[in-house]
Amino acid sequence: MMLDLVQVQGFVAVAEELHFGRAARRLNLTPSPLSRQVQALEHALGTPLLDRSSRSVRLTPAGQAFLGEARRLLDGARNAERVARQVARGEAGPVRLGYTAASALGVLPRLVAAIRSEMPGIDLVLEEMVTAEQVEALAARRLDLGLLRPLAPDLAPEVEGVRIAFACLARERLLLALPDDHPLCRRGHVSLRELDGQPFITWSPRGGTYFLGLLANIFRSAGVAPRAVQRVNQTHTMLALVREGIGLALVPESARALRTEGVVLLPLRPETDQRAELLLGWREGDNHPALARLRDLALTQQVLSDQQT
Amino acid sequence: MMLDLVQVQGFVAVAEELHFGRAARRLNLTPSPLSRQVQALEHALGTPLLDRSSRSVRLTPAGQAFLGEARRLLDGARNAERVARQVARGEAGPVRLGYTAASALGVLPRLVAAIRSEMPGIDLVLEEMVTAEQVEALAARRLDLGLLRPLAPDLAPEVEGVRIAFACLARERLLLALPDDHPLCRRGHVSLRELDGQPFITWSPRGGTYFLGLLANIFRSAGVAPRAVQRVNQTHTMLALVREGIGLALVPESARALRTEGVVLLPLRPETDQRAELLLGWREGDNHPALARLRDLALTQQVLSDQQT
DNA sequence: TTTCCTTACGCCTATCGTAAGCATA
DNA sequence: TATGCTTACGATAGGCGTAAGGAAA
Repeated sequence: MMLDLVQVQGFVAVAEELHFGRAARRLNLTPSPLSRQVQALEHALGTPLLDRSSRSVRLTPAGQAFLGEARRLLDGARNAERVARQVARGEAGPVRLGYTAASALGVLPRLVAAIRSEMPGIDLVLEEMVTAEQVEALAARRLDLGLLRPLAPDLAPEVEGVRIAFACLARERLLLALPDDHPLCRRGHVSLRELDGQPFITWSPRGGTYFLGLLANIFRSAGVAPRAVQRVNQTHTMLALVREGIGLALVPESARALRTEGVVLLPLRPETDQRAELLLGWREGDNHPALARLRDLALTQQVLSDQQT
Repeated sequence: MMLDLVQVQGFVAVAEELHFGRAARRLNLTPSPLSRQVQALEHALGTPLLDRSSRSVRLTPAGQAFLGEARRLLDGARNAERVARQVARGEAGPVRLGYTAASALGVLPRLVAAIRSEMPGIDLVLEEMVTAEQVEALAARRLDLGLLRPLAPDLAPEVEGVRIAFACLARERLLLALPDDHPLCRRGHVSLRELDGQPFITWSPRGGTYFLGLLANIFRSAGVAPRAVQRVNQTHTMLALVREGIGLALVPESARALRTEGVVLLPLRPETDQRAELLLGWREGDNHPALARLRDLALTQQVLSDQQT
């Protein structure tokens, strides 16, 4: 019913040596069981593979054709074994990584580059999702890792009994984005007080829940209340609207990577301790073989990231 | 040491059903040995493939990766089996066919076309050789079939204990080739008598032994003795020299296929019973699976060939 | 007579099914 | 408590090595 690879291996050895004795020695066997192996294989295939007289062994046409298939088969078996071992050791295999649109500006490209160079066997599958989607996808095992923002503190990091663990990868200041011809632009920094009543572009609830909270904290602690004039989903849209003079915005420092012409990013005065955190998330207790190494790699990346910002 | 395909098959069944009971039923087994098969496989690979609690079965990353390899492996095994059977039945496989340069004009193309349409699984390997080389190559198993000329009668069709068998595929008249401005060209035929003393292009010993004998027979029985002015190897060279007026030549009727401008091919008068025979040759007792069918096909071709000449 | 593929025989290991064990929802 | 994966156990089948058989040079 199913080919026996031991028999196939025996046949290949005999076909290569054209001599049962030598082939048997190569396989640490006596000629007797080897002969029976080949016979059993021939019986299973319903056709002779070897033409043997007591003085010579030759391949039949069927044997010649089968030899090629057999070698491929044995190579395939060895390869399958290797693949399983490598994936188990975390040296290879697919890893599904979720990321938020904003993380694509700073951390993601560096992380991907580091993985490609340090763990070349890993086959990264990237999927852009907002934080909530990532948490759900992690729990449902549709993702192995996520680059995401902190959940609201009242949301338990647990979905259907699966706990999600987090580690902080980067803490970014928020910068004020304003058109380069804006009056506040003269000095190199802007006081929070001056933002009161200013038109502001903020985040839409979809995707920007975390930033909405962050902005609210900053404004509340400074006692100012800008006017929200527009809600958007993505940082680059936000900067584009700023450039058009629609309003001001607070964006994470990694937005510098967008290098938007006509928009200036200034630090706030006084400094606030509010930081936009970017987290790495994974299933707690996940036995994904590459996970530990990937996490170490990501944390190394975090240091680099801090040095560069 | 070597993967066991039965275990692999067991794993694939469980991986597809995610349930030992159903998978076992599919394999006509009880869950017990199936569980042991998967365990043995995991032990051989040195890593778990399945994550089983008593209520659910899931693939580990290594199992996920191995599943793909395993499916390929099982497909490969089934394919290897199929290939061996097909070659054994003569439905597929490589066949090495030798042919003489002259046979490429008439029989070979028709034979190749017939094989391609009637036995599409056959992978024809063509090799141009003169008759003696073909006989040697057949004996040495470097060829399976040969399109060749008769050996000299004193040469036994046996090389190193291997007898070569022959069957006649085509018997061709020899035609006189002469330039279209030659005086003998006026009538539609030429008497053998008129060839006495004429300049003649004949065959070089390499390659043309058979034709040399045939020409000698024809001229001797007619009591004429043309002058050999040039010896060549190939029919088309012969016709080219005829066109240049170097001399006359006797060529097999299939040379009409060359349609050489400026050269006329005329029958001899009186008709001689000398024919250029084209033979099919093979090892006597050869068990090549496709041989019998190929021989039948070639003999069918012979009939066609006679009708067309 | 030698070589070497094959068959016969006894031993041992492996795999099956039945039945009991045990964890989880 | 029911489901379902796993382990225990006895029977059988299959594979190994040793030794004898048999065909070809």
